[in-house]
Amino acid sequence: MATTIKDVAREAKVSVASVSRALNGSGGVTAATERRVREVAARLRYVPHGAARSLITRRTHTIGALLPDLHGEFFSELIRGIDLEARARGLHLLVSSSHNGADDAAVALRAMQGRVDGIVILSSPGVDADFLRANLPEGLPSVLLNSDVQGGSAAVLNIDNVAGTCAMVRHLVGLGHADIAFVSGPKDNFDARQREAGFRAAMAKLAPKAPLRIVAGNFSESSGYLAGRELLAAKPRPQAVFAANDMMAVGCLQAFKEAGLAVPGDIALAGFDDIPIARYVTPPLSTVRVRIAELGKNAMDLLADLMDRPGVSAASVHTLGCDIVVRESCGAHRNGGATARTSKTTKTTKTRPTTHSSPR
Amino acid sequence: MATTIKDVAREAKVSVASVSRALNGSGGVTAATERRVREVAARLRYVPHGAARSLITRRTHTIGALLPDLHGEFFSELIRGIDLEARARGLHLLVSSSHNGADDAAVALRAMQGRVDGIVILSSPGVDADFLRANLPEGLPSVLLNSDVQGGSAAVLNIDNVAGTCAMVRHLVGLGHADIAFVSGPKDNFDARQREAGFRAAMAKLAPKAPLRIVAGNFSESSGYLAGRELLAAKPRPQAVFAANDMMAVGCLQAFKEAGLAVPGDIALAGFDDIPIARYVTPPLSTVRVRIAELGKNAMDLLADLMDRPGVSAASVHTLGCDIVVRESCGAHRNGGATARTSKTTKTTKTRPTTHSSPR
DNA sequence: AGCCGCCATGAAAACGTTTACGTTGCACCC
DNA sequence: GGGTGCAACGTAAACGTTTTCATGGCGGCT
Repeated sequence: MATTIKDVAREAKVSVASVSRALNGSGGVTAATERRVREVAARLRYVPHGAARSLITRRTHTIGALLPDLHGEFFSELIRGIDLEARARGLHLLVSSSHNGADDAAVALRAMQGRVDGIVILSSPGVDADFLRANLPEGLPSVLLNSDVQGGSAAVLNIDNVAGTCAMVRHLVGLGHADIAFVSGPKDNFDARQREAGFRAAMAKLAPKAPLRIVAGNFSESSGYLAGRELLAAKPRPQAVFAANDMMAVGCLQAFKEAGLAVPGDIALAGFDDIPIARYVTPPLSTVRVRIAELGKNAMDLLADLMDRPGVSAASVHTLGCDIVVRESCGAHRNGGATARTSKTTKTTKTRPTTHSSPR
Repeated sequence: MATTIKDVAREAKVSVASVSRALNGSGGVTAATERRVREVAARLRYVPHGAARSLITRRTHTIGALLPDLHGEFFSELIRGIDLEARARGLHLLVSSSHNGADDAAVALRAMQGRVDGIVILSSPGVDADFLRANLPEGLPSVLLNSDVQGGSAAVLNIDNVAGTCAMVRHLVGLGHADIAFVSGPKDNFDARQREAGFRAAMAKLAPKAPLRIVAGNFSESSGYLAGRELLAAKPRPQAVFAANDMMAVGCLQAFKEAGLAVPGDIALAGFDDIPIARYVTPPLSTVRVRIAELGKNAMDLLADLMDRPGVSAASVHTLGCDIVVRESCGAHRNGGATARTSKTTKTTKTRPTTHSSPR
């Protein structure tokens, strides 16, 4: 039986109202009694019952995070970014990861009803505009991550996949690799679609004469390996391969090594994400870095804004820019002698963070 | 203004009590009214207010996870394991990561008071027996992860660092590398201490004549690099280096490569954790795998047990066994031709999961 | 036919807070 | 000296549920 506000009131010889006022610093209580109440509360180890408080306050001081069942760096970094910022604002974080499929997400969403003041949703296959219209409670402030739903009442925050892809293509073309093959990701993934679109656009602009080569992958290492083999068999071998994520690039690398090709000597290679593995493969992988923790922080900031002014349907679209980090796999370090041993010397180029906000 | 149980009651022409009974399936309501209530509830999109419910029920259906500010694989896998199992039991997960230092953890712990039915605490420097005695609420079911506090009212779940270390030492000795140097982790880390202790014990038993070489590290890659350099300068070079975690092993590898040494030809190498990077460095790193998601699942199971029977101070200590996974860096694959290209062929050996439970 | 007991239902209490409102005491001013 | 205003404090309502208890109806048994 935990100690309640009544116990404190009795012990401090005041009413419960005064205890509440003293502890919440809402004023209307003399300094002496406030001190007495605080002391008694500390002695009794009183901590207010969260449920009771949020029942009357209509505030839970908790935000929810709805994530698909993904493991690895992205997940942890995102949570970390959100949690760090949430904690700075005195908010708690209720996570619901590890659901796959729309039905699963729907029950998770319903269950969060009334337990959170706002919600961050990382979109996944099945979680689209229709899903949200059907399942997202009306007044609940929400931020959509990596989503292409436009209208709605939620703010949307996306990685600038297009700019990132474009920057990498520009870099590769600048190195003389105009004939770039792209390994795409799963069609039902938002980032994958954007990256492919970005690649098409970049090639059209920067290397219009090069053939457009796109081979299908699904973000897995093995699909990258297969794609690598397929590309090796292509008649004129591409000068460079740009994979839509790092794991597929690693798969490609394996295929190239098996075929006895030197990277980047015979063929250049680049990925997307900058997962930790990228810097440890040989040669270290050039890639596009997305600052995931920052993505989480920004999402939390956006959500806090929405929570501050209720009722205002501040639907907006924001974008987080990404850097390209140049290691050895793309051939930029080829000149100047030894290829190895300089894995620490990377050059990063930032795409301008197009935080283009379009409230409607 | 969300719809409440009263709205449903009015619309279905029954009392709120009947609505509650119908929706909770507590019986005592005719099939016809139950159907009518359910239908109205669905139409009105009624979802019970969590705070109100847990105010009366004394159940939040939420468990808390208190974690230090660690990023990367361990964090995400642990959360994933916990969440997966929690979700299977209809529980929510309130995480509070990103605190460093005991004070920070204390406020996080207080804040969880009354918001959770149980709590999983991953111990970190500062979070020790005294801390828990002072800050852990009396009746709250709790599971301590990687902790050496013994008494208390909490269940303790540990990785079997000793068995894992021992298994790796046995493997190395079996390959003929009796002269093993150990790179230790930070002194204030529980796993690090256990692994070092395990190494000492294993060497005393399996290679009593070999010199005991231990060089200090702090789990970081750079500290591993430094340790590697130090070991290279040692008069008789050790036959093998066993790092207390994979990141340090990677640092060692870098040092060895720089010095022109072949791994495992000139010196064998092993790590601990089996982080994803381990399989992608060259040569792939032999290591001790800890199944982190399973650790999280087991913690959740333990916690659920504690929550089921309240009052029973079922303090106990459990251990999760770990596998050793043999790749190329330790030299087991040296025979049989090419060193490369077989990075997929690994052999894993399981230490018996010593789930030794000692209720007191 | 009358009574007993069960079952569906409703009324109301309870959970632990916050807060609107009322009450008191006191200083101040006319 | 009495009215006025303000500050401190207490009382009670309210939040949305669950659950206990009472009540009525009805079927079955004697």
